[in-house]
Amino acid sequence: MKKQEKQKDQESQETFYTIADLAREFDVSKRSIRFYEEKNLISPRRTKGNYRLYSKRDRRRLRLILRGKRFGYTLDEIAEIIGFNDVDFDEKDQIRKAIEFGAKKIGDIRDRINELQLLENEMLELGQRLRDRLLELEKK
Amino acid sequence: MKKQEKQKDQESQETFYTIADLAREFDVSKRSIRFYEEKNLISPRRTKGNYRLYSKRDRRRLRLILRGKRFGYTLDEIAEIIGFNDVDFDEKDQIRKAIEFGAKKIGDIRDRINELQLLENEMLELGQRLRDRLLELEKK
DNA sequence: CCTAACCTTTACGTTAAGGTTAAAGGCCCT
DNA sequence: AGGGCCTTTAACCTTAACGTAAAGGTTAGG
Repeated sequence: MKKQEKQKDQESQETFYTIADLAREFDVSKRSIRFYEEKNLISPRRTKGNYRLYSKRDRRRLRLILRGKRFGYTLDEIAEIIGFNDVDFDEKDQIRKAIEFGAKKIGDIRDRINELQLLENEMLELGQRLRDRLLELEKK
Repeated sequence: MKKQEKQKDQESQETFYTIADLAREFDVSKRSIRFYEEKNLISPRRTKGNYRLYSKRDRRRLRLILRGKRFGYTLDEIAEIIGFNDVDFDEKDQIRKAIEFGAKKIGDIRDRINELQLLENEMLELGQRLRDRLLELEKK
């Protein structure tokens, strides 16, 4: 068999990944992925030999973690967001709290987007000033 | 005299802030502000008694630092961005580099905005599913 | 002038998020 | 069955970004 990047489980037809697969795909260290597991952000199943085996769902979750990181969320905050994702679909109260939490987070995200746009404008203006100045210097 | 939040310098008519003013306004610790100074991200002048005195420019800079932080930039990266701001206006080569750097950063910012919008959509969808589910549970 | 409430520096402590290394064992190829 | 490369856990190390405490100087109000 070829050096597999994905692995099909015969019975279930599910696709699985090794830790190295994901590390490569998302350009993150294996240590980091294991660390996220220590923090209960992700919980892959194991093979007979105790190797970690990641499902598509696990993979999506890892992507979410890394995305969160890029916005400066701490792992604890990311854990909260994941909790929002994992709410029990039969618990009305949990669902209500999750909705509330989600609304708050969305507000948060919008604030960040706004701020980023402000920053973008600032940098665009500065860039313009620099270009003007450069032209002037070169004219002489 | 009242407990001043701002202070006008008689001669220059400039507005100054104490470290506590800024800490309060931006909801950050005084220690953090001093730490940014250690890292040369900000350089307030001093009073006779060696107290830090922040100008409007210093204040804007602090705001920029904190904004950067919220996007997950490290202080080192923020220092780079600030360098872009502080370029010598008479050095053509520096200006060119600053323009290039700025363009790169702007691309960076746009990527982040896109990703944030993706995340927002994901959360909106999930929120919708949760609301639907809640209605269903309550109908019964 | 006193005092409370600021501020200063110095130094050491802490926390988050991993990196690194070691020892032991699993997996695949021939 | 052996060799080479993978994986596992455990333990300790590192760095960034502060927190906290000590020891003392400064300033505004009474």
